[in-house]
Amino acid sequence: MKNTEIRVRFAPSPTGFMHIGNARTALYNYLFARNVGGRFILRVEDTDFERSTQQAKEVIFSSLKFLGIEWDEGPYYQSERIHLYQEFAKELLKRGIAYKCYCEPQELEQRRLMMQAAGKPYKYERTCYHLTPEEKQPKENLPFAIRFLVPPGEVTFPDLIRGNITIKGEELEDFVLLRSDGTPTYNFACVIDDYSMKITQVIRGEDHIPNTPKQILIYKAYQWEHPIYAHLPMIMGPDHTKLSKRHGATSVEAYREMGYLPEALVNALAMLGASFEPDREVYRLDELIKLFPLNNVSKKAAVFNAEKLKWFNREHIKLMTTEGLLLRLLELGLVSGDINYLRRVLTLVRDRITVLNDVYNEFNYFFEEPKTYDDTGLVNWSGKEVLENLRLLKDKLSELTDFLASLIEKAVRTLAEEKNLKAKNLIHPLRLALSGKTVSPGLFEMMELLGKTRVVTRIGAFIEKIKQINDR
RNA sequence: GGCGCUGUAGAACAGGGGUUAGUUCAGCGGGCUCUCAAUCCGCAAACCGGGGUUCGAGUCCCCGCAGCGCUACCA
Repeated sequence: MKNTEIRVRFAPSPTGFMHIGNARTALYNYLFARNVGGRFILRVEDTDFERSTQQAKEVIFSSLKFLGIEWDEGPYYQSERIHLYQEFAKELLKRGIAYKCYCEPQELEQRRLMMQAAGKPYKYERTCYHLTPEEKQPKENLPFAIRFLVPPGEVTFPDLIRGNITIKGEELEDFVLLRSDGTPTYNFACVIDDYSMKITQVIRGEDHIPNTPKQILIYKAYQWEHPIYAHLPMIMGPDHTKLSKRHGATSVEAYREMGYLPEALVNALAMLGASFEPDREVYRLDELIKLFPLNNVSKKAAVFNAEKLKWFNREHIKLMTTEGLLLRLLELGLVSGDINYLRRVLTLVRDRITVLNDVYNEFNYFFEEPKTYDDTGLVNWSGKEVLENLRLLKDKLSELTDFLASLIEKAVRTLAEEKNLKAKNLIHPLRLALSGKTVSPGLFEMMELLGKTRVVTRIGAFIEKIKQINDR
């Protein structure tokens, strides 16, 4: 049944970065297509030559690939289809459903501004539609835009997410189809493309609701059937305004660079504005596809929560095997060195990272000598008795032949008993000496992993540091 | 201003006429423990307002209010 094939598209305009709102739209289209066994088409809406850049196109592709959203067709470029729109526009012109407009955009803008200042709604007055042949004559050689003659009456369409939406025809002005430079406007190109690409469901942002009646009118003018619409709620910043750069990281690219897993980003975006099942939020992509509920998408604009994204990332890290995690880190160039050593570092560290970059950023002491020591740590653990204890510890540890966590622990605790100290009073300064920090994975496991040589060296270095402090 | 969309804890989602209004993140407190994570236990926290309909309304209807979106020869 070829003619009932479900086809959806993601149609971004390449004017900047891949905003996570756009990513969510792409994801929902993709999930829907895969869920119903349809096709997912990528179309680049680059008719605004001033703002479209090649770099922005690349970012869209790489962001989609990063997220694991694969398109079945395209990318199609509207910039390569200009002639098509022109032909279709001519047809409407011929049939009197559209007309040539010679008005200066700047002039119209002025009139609009004036009406606005007067607090009155502005609609294009159809000046050029009412032009008599005599008036038209002298303008014949002027550049013109093609305007759509909006018919009276109201437009109602069913929205899969919101139910019926109705807008009165009187609210619509005669909008431009083709600019005077021959390029199509968004609404026109969108219809021609969705029609010629046989799009069956248009899943897009809520900000397109006001465009929908205009587009439906164009479909009607050609006597085409329009696709089914589903308008997704917006994604907002914490202050409930449209998510933008002001709110910090808003692009897929930015989250990738911070070390977020695509699995987590996809999961978080999917949960933002929909419920797949009650009481469950962590899903793999294949599960998202299987359960995707277009009918259960929320109508309400959702605030993007960066904290929850962190949680999703931790959850997806937990889902990975240590081996898988290691592979990922290696691919990204976030760690390097002996595989066995890295593997052991990861087992200690994997429950303590939020983002992939943390492995190196937060646990660099597994890879290099600590250069500085935590300030409050130094305040607490730089006294004379600490110095003395560390010296003893250093000697004692140097004598260990098998440098194993259990034996190290025994040695440390025995010394504590001998000196009538709580083990803490040895453990904390040791941690500071070895990591430069007051927090770390379990001390003894960490020591075993670092190995005797490094442990002894670092204790030595720390002893020198304390001496300096005490001599001052 | 006009038109449209939307309103359940700080945030995201359940609940769709009868529930002690549920889950997750964040917050707070506690257990475990060498610290931090992880984990476990607990606390606090919501139906935008007002009218209806009904024995009974987050839930259905109406009216407000608020937030957001659109209002281009941008997409």
